[in-house]
Amino acid sequence: MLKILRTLIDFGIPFGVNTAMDSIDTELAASIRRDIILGAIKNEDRVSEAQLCETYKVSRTPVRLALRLLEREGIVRRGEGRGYHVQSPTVTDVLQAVLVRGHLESLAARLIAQSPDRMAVLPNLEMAIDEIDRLIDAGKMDDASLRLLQQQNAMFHGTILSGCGNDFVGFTCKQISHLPMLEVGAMVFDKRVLSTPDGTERSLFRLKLGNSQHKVIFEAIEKGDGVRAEGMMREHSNTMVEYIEVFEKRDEKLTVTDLISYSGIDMSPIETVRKKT
Amino acid sequence: MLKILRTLIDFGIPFGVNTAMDSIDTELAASIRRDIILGAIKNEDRVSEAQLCETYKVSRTPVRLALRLLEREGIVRRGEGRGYHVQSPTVTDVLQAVLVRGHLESLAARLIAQSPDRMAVLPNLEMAIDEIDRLIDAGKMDDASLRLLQQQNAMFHGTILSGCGNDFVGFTCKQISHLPMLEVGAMVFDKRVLSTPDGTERSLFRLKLGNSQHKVIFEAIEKGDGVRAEGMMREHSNTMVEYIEVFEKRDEKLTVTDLISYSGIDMSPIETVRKKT
DNA sequence: ATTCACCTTTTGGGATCCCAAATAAGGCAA
DNA sequence: TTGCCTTATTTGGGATCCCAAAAGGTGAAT
Repeated sequence: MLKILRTLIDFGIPFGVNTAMDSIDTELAASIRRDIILGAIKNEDRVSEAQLCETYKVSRTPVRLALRLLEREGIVRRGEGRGYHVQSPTVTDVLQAVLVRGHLESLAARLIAQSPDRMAVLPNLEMAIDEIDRLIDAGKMDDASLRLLQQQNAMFHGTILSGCGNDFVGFTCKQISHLPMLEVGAMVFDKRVLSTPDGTERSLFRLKLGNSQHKVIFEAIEKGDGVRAEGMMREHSNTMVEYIEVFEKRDEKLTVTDLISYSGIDMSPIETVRKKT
Repeated sequence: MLKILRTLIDFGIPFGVNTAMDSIDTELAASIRRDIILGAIKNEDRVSEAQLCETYKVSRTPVRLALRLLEREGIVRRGEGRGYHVQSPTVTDVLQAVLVRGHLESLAARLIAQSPDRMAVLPNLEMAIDEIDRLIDAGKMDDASLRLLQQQNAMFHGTILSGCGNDFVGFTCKQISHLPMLEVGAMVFDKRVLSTPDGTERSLFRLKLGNSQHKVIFEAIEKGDGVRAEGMMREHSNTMVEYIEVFEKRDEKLTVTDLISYSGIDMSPIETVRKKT
């Protein structure tokens, strides 16, 4: 079981752009999820199958499948009697999920450091680290650079998760990544900060710090030091939690939508749900 | 999101006996899962919707829903082209999952020890510890006692998971508990060992050791010592991994079915799938 | 004999229909 | 006017139907 999942885990692929041509229900679920997260469908709203059929122009079968999926993800609740209720994710949820993901990643780091065939993943890790260094040195923080950074970061973290020898770690991580900033290796940046030269400088410093942690993790894995790898990864993961908490402190009204926009991921125009003929 | 999950997490309820009267598809999924785990449907078998309709006497709608669920659980794979393939869980899978679950529980232990309102859970924990002590003192290891032990153990572990303040930890644990021995707080005993007086003695010792670990965890939580709580819980969780590994070493041909029978859970006669009228 | 093309069969996905349960609405009695 | 019971309507779950794509099989041509 789950052996295939290792290859299935599509690290580095931006959210929403899964051109994997799933069946309608999966795309539909993505659309509904997006509308819930972005607030088009408000919290505690009652959604009915028929209603969703109408708005998304599909039959009830895929709607049911999509609802079941979303129910498992926890963003839709099947009440006592009839009807589904929307449970919009909160910033607290994101923080909790990030914490759990980080904890799982630290496990993966320990496992891979203790693994006899850990040498196989080192080249990938080194490549990601070097690439990130290169991007930092370039000093640009435009969208394209950010995307590349996200990609290399995802590569680093994904390599550890998929190479740690315990497929359940990656599998479990995948289970809680239905929000963009919960994707493995996702990073969060405040766009407003990035718009100033000083902010760019500070963000670059953050990245430098992060990559130096990557290097420590790399070393620990290379030397087989599981404890150090785990500890460093824990610290590394905690960075994102703290960064979001800083946001929260500064802006009481911080929403999940804000966090998504900070994560630099474009959730807008999927619109892949095909019309009913 | 997920706030309700805290109450939903039905710790202590034996596997398979979820009289929760879910809709057919859920029961159907349980039946198929059982048949896969117990080997009635063999590994790598190709299963088709129509075929399942026939054998379980239901329509294709619930079959599809069930298959989607099982696919998410990883025990059924949707191949490249048509058809679903069965991916029977292996003993290695179980070991990996137990490891992940233990890691998550250790996180929960740390969090609850650091939580300001940790005092609220202490009575529950103490009650479970005392009850387990009482059962050990009774010295019986029959099915009824075992069931009570499992129940109290599940209570202990479930309380920590649901009270740690991070709902995602329990949620994530729940995601990987589709096997009986992966249920929170599940324990594994070799029935053959239990049949001898000496074996019973050894099993009781194991329980004593486990409960003394519970006590340490309790203390650590009480004193707010997150590090100790986490470490002890990690050690505690590791016990089960090691026990299974001992099985594996002794019996090369150890199957998941063996482990299930060791977990003392009756998976046989659900048969709740209603006939098509 | 092998290979490729075409045809048949199987099968999964979507749409529609039906039913039972649940909720809402309306009316009757106190 | 208020509370309860009955009725109407909504709605989710299951069954069935339809379709397109994929797998398999057969035959002809090389």
